[in-house]
Amino acid sequence: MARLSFREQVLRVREDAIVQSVNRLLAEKGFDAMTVDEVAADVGIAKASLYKHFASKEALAAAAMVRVLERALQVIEAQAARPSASAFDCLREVTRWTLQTQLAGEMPSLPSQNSSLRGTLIEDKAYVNLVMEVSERLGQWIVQAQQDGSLTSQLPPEVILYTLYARACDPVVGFLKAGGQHSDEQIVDWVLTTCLDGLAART
Amino acid sequence: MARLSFREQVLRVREDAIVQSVNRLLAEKGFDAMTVDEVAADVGIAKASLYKHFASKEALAAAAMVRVLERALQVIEAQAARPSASAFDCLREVTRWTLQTQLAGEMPSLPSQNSSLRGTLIEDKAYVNLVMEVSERLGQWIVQAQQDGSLTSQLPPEVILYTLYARACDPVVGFLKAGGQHSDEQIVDWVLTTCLDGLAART
DNA sequence: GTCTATAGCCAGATAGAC
DNA sequence: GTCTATCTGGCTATAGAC
Repeated sequence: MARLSFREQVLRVREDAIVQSVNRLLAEKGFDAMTVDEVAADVGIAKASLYKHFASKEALAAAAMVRVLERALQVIEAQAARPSASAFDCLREVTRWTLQTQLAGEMPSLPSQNSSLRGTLIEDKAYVNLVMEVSERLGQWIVQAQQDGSLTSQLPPEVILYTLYARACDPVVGFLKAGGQHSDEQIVDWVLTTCLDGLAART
Repeated sequence: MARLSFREQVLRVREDAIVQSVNRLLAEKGFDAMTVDEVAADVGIAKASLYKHFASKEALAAAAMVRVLERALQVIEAQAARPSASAFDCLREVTRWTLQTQLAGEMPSLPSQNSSLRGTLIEDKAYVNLVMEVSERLGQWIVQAQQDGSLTSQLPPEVILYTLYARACDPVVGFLKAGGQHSDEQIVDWVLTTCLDGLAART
């Protein structure tokens, strides 16, 4: 990769700061409640300057999603590098990271109904490629874990994949945290248990 | 209860129509995307007339929540009237109703972050009483099912209660329906399985 | 590229006649 | 209570100077 000029490095650092703010605000308030004014204030620049970097509010959200998907892929690759870990172990640890990220207030959440937002996302090649890459990697682990008998074969891989994705916006995490009675680690363990072991007693 | 005058009956029918529209629109688009203009158009009256019946958009949402909680309580009571049903059976069937209602596009969904909405809800005695009543009834079944060994005792009743409530906004239902490949009944069964049996294989 | 100032729009809520 | 017409505020996005 070519070396970046000083100007380009400054640009990149600034955009990183913007996306980081967007990420936090999306996690905290959601897409609709987040305003571009807030983002600008949080970054410490004028709103008009934001629009020099990103074309729209939707583009800001897309950048935040790309960021979190890149992190997810890093976590996936870190798990894949553990020789002693089974496919089931890898899925559990990636899901644990998802819950921890949500609990830390760093998991952006977007409304799935918003059509202009959907449009921006599917036009974003980086976003689409990352979703496909992450789904592909998780899908391979799912099939493998079903074959070795650690994941149930009663559900299609698709259902299992969606169920794991859904942990990124599981409201149970927020309810338990709002109660203030339990440690983050305890909350993550409980939600992981409901997800993997279910609510019915295991004999 | 005193007989209602004709005028009062007309009023009640109209308000029922309003709340029904709100319920459907909340299920379809969510609170933020739903506009009061849409509600008025859907009911077939002027927006100003809506505000004679309900003080604010938040009050409309609260009325829809009261309506769905009343229905939930009816379902709970229908289950409680089945002498042969175990506590676990009752919980499963109430959860099934929740998923079916969501799948039918009749489960209103509210953003849990919105503070003015939260304020309106907790000021609404009917809403608060219904939430408490539903939680109480489900809580009793949960404790009973844990005692008879059909529900896991590894999780606090609170965690199980929240996990069941969360089925009302489980995004997996919408993902699977959007795929268009599966019947509603199949989707409900799969999500019930993930919830009660978990993703890990049962030996 | 950064800023201040503002355009343009939309949605919640209300005024006032009937 | 219902309507039409309007107010009001907040938000996205942009113009234009520096």
